[in-house]
Parts: sequence; C-alpha cells; structure tokens
Amino acid sequence: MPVSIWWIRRDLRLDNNAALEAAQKSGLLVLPVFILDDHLMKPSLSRRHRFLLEAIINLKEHLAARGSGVVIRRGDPLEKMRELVCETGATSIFAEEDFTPYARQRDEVIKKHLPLKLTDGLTIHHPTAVLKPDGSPYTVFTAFSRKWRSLPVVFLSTRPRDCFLPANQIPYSDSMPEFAPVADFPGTRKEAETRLTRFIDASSHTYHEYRDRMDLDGTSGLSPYIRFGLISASEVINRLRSDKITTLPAGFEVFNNELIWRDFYHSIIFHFPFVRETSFREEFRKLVWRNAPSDIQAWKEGRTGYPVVDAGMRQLKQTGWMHNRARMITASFLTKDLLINWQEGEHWFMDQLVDGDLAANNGGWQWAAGTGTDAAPYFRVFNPVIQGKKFDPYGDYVRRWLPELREIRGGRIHEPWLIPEYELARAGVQLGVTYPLPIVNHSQARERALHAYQSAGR
DNA sequence: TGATACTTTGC
DNA sequence: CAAAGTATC
Ligand SMILES: Cc1cc2nc3c(=O)[nH]c(=O)nc-3n(C[C@H](O)[C@H](O)[C@H](O)COP(=O)(O)OP(=O)(O)OC[C@H]3O[C@@H](n4cnc5c(N)ncnc54)[C@H](O)[C@@H]3O)c2cc1C
Repeated sequence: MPVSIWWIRRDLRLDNNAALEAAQKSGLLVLPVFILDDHLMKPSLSRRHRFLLEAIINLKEHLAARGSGVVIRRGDPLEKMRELVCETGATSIFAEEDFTPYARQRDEVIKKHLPLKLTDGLTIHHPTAVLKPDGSPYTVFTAFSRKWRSLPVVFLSTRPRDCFLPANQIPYSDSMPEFAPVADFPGTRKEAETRLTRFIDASSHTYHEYRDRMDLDGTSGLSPYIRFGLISASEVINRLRSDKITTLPAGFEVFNNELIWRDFYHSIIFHFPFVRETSFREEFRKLVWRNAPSDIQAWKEGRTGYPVVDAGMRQLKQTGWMHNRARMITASFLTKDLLINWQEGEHWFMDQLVDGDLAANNGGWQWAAGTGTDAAPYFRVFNPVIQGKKFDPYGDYVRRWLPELREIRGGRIHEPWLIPEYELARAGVQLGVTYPLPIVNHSQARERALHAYQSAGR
C-alpha cells in the first residue's frame, strides 16, 4: 500500500507541524520515520542526543495512543530512506527544512534520488523571506529585526487527524542505543507545554528585567524543547498574544526579540555557511590565539578563580544548561581574558549543552569573540567582577554552583581575593588551596586581548 | 546585550 | 568628592 513518509528530524511534535500536515494532505496514510544518523551520535551520546532519544520515545507513545507508531532506523539517511521507500512503496517523503550546512547537503543529495519535499517551520520566517530590498541577506541584527517585524506572522494551527499507518503495518525498527534521560529536562511535549504556560503566566511584565539575572529563574527554560521542535518557535510566539491587536507587554516584547535572534542566527548559517568553519569577519581569521591547554582545562572545569565564570561552567557541566548571561560572560572570558580561539569554546558548549544548536551556538560565540556578524566590538571586554555584581548582586548564583564558596555571604563573593584571610578561613576558604586564585589578572588580560585584536584588525 | 580613564557637574 | 558625562579602546 502506498504511504507518505513523515521524516522526523528536529520537529518532534504532532501539533502545528507543517511537514506532518503536508504528509497528511497527500491523502495517503502517513508513516512516521526517524533515522538515527550514527555519524551525529559520535563519539558518544551527548546530552542533547539523550534528550533527543527521550523525545523520540515520547513521540512514539503519542503515536501509539493513536494506534500507530514510528519506524526507527540507524545508519546513513539516504541508504535507510531508500530501504524504507522500497519496503513501503512510499510515494513521497515530507520533512521540515533544516538550515545547517550538513543538513542542506544531505537533503540535496537525497532529493536527487528520492521524492523528498521540504516544508518551512524551523524558523518563524524563512531565511529567504527576510532580505534587504536588493535581495541580499542582513548581517546587522537591528536591521534584520526591523524587516522581520514588518512581515505578517502567519500561524497555521494544525492537529493531525486519523491519518497514521496502523501499528500492525508499521515496519520493524532497529534497536535504540542505551541512554539515560537528562535530569531537569524531561523530553516530553507535556513538559514543553508546562514550561510555556508557566512562562506565559509569570513573565509578561518581568522577563525584560529578570532575564539577565543569573540568580533568578527569569527565563523560559524552553531552549532544548525549541531546539528539537517538541514545541516550535511559532507556537511559542503565538501564545504571547492573547488577541491579535494589542501590543505585547514589555516582557514579551523583549522575549519576542530573543526569538528573532534565533531566526537571525539560522539566517546567518543559511546565507553564510562558512561561519561554521571560520570567523565571519575576515580580518580576525589571522588573529593569533594563545595555545594554553591548561587554561582551557581550567575554564572547562570551572577553576579560573573568577567565581561567576566558574559558576557558569559548573552549571554547564553539571546540568547541560547555562544561563544566557553566564554564556556571554564565560565566552568573553575564554576569548578575551584567556585569548583562546572561540572555536574551542564552541565545541565544548556543543559537547555539553542540552540545547546545543549549531546556528545559535556559533552565533553566540562569534558574537562574544567579536568575530561575527553584528558582533560585540572587539574592545568590548566583559569584566567578570562587574558582570557578577550586576547580574548576581547577592552572589546566590555563585553559591549555588560553587559549594566551596558557599559560606561566603553577599555580593563580595565575586572578589574573594579582597576578603580578609581570617574571614575566608571562617568560611572554610583558603585561596589557592580550596579555591583557585585568578588564573589571569583581568586588567592585564584585557590589555593583551586589545593588542592581539588590534594587530589582527589592520 | 561594556569597561575604563578622564572630565565635568553639582552639592 | 561622588555622581554623571564622554572619549577611547
Ligand atoms: C556563547 C553562547 C552560546 C549559545 N549557544 C546556544 C545553543 O547552543 N542553543 C541555543 O538554543 N541557544 C544558545 N545560546 C542562546 C541563549 O543563551 C539560549 O538560547 C538561552 O540561554 C536558553 O535559555 P531559555 O530557553 O531559558 O531562554 P529564553 O530567554 O527563555 O529565550 C527563549 C528562546 O529564545 C531563543 N533564544 C534566546 N536567546 C537567544 C540567542 N541569543 N540566540 C539564539 N536564540 C536565542 C531560544 O530558543 C530560547 O529558548 C547561546 C548564547 C551564547 C552567548
């Protein structure tokens, strides 16, 4: 019996899914397929892959509840898709378009051999829909966002009917790899909805003020869910407005802007795929970075001696998530204070983050390093102490992630080296022993970075 | 979506 | 002399 394949990639949801909707509209029964591309899973299962696997199981349960299922095959996508088309007589394959260089090349090849049809949905506006009047892509965020906001947001509310191939006709699946779910991030649609509702109810008038505060839970915590499409960016945007006319409350206005940043970075990776390998700004490709493996190691393990940097890096390592402000601070510290190639940081984040995403992560790193589109100017060097005092004023964030400093009270925790020794001793702290002294002097490191960037810049 | 060194303001 | 403003990186 001919079927249509819904090829699930990073759109792990049934509702408001354009690829699934297109498959259903074909009029044939829909066979949901997920291909575990082993090449993406190497060398070992990272957190985002564990999250993905749990989300697949959750989706499978939803499909089972509808009397269907999902085929899971492991291997090369073209090969496996060919197999499935042969086995099932599928006449078309529907999938949500993905903009990474790897995904585009993969899909390009598959399109030559199989009836693959791609739909929009990863971003709110397609990268080719947000262009300058002359048709070229934007490289400055504010200009991009102005154009983005001028476009009408069309939200197609869809929910699949009984269109799925019955369970007894679903072909065999390969075994799933063993994995442990990611603590704190249940990979379910229900959890995504819960988080969105909680955020909508709590943050319409506070997000813009709380989002930078590392000591508060002022953000949505939706990033891995959006990353793998358990909920889409469009679904999220759609929930911000209770009716179409009113302007957004201040908090949601800023939140909306964050989702535009997301579209912006997807657009950058689409139009400038080379940023995956190298700096967007050509003049910084010849920047001479330091080769300092022990500094990289100290940064990864959160023992740089700057409490706010170390707190962020410990949060990352322990949970797979880091507050946005902490991502900016730790990225600035690695690239400016330690003068280490931003790609080192990019790879470590990708390895650790449960929401790890090439477009957003590469964009964030190139922004922090000053090498990207519309990046922070190279001379914008974060002072980790000032950032800490400003965005973790009472030191609660640091105490949460650095148990060895937990007995130090208040915002002074951001500069433990200024606290008298007897007081540190009372808190069980001995600098250089229980907690490191700063591995670099910030003001000297800042000068060093300015010089290096300056000489590369001309 | 900075920081710093230096100058000016205002009490 | 602290706060506020400004030029520069
Ligand atoms: C160096 C660096 C690396 C980053 N790497 C990633 C990454 O791998 N994956 C990722 O999703 N985000 C990344 N970000 C962006 C941002 O830090 C996270 O999206 C955010 O912290 C996730 O938490 P949240 O869902 O609570 O965010 P919220 O503040 O609730 O934001 C809502 C959503 O908007 C999107 N978003 C917010 N900020 C950004 C941004 N600056 N760029 C792109 N999308 C954004 C995310 O989808 C996020 O879930 C990175 C930022 C930096 C500075």
